[in-house]
Amino acid sequence: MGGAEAAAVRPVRGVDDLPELPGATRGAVVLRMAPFPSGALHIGNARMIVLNDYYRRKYDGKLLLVFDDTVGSEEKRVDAELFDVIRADLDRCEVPVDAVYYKSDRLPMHYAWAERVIALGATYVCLCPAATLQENRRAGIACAERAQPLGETHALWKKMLDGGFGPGDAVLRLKTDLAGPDPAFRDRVLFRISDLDHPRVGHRWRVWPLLEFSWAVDDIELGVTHVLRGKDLVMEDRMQRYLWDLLGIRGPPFVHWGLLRVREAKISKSKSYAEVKSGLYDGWADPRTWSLASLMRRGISVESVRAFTMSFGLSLADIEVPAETLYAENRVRIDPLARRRMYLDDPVEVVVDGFPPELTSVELPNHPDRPELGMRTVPAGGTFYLPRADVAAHPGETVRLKDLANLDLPARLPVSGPIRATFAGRENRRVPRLQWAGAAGVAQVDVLDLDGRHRQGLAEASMARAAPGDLYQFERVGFVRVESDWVPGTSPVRVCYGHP
RNA sequence: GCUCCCGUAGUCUAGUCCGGUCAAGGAUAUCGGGCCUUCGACCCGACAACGCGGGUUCGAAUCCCGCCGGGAGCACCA
Repeated sequence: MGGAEAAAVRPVRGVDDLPELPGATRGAVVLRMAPFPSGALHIGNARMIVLNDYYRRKYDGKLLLVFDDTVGSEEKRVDAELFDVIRADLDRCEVPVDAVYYKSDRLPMHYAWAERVIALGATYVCLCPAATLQENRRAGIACAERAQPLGETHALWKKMLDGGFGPGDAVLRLKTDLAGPDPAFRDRVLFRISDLDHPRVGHRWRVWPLLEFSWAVDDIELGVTHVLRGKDLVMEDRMQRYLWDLLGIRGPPFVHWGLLRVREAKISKSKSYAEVKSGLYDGWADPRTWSLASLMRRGISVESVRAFTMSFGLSLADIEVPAETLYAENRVRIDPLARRRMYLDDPVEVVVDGFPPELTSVELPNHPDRPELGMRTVPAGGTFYLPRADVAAHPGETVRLKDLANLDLPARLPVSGPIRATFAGRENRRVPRLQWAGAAGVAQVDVLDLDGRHRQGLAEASMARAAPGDLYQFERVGFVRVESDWVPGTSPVRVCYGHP
């Protein structure tokens, strides 16, 4: 290496070097992740996980998992089953958490803080119907209750807590500037009433805080030093700061990232939820969910997802990236590990006239570049299965069974029965190369595809000796991973398609 | 409509805070070539970008103003 010249090369920031967090000190950083338990973690959540984990490690800090399980809404329900699913997802991603909290346990704390804010005269209990409230907010009009005396606010708040109001009848609102330029920020609702059954705490609470108020409380109470969240939550930052200013508290700084979408992954949490629950999807690891679990199932490693995510840094731009970018990231990691196998999607039987009888099998390397991965025996013989499309594409031509022998294909394919071809030597010729499986030894394979469908195909015999979790490259098809729950020795061998 | 954010090649991204070393770096895609009995991997090469218009300056991707384009928010969801 030319050392002197190397120094002149502009330093390129690697994926292991993201900007420092403001005011961060090693050993004194506390971060938190706050998933809403309504679905498994998916590729869209990767940034939250990877970035929080990255900074936690960078500063040797703590990472808290705080389930944002306030009661939600009719459209957005909490599902208790997802608490464990999400924790398993984090384990799978090798992201340990230092503590786990549930918002739904922390209501007394939220109420106590509410009293503090009420006492400041900064709030009022609004009795407007939701629609009226929104119209007034848009128009910048104060409703009658805004001027209510402090004593009345206290009384009405107590009435909310004591069950004197039905859902939707009263909310606690924060007084901001009604003439403020941003309509979204005007007199936000802090607490509302809901009778929805909560899977953890049932009907124990009926007055629930909204996200921004609960976090204004919890980020302080939990000692969070930096809030890392998507930029869809910037208005919530402002709310938290507003509340903290009101109470004379200096809260943690906020750091954001833009929305990340994978082009091929049209993620709909509600659709996934419905399909998983109905059984139409094969659980939360169904490839159609694009969940992190489903990516692992496909043989896409945690490291690949991490590198993929890190490459976007803390960019605030909303981006849409083709899945190919993730695949490319994974390919370089998976390629050295994946043993090569021949696989045929739509096999057709071909009998070869003049095939050398002594050529009953051939020894092939498991990996073209890594001899240390050993060899496998592929049964040959005079009868083969070949890809139908390839045979049809080369009528009357000479083709080569890869690594084995050349064949002359017939000009016309028979309507039924086996196709007859003629042996044409073993020398390596520059002719189309086909995958093949000797009829004397094949393994049935079931491939789970990205669209959730199963394809049945044939592979060379050695596939029968696969083990769960093994990675293979089906040559010219793509990388696959043997399903974790496949029982060795049973047929078909079940694999999940990964990517090209 | 209002508020905030963003705008570097097909797609991402570095650089923008502290203007010159950026006639703009990397990744991915695409196209060539090499290697190899894969359409995979690897190696070599090519293509290709600072949204537009003003201003400040000796000098602007970087600072200022205007415009245009894109996204998000304007929920008693998170």
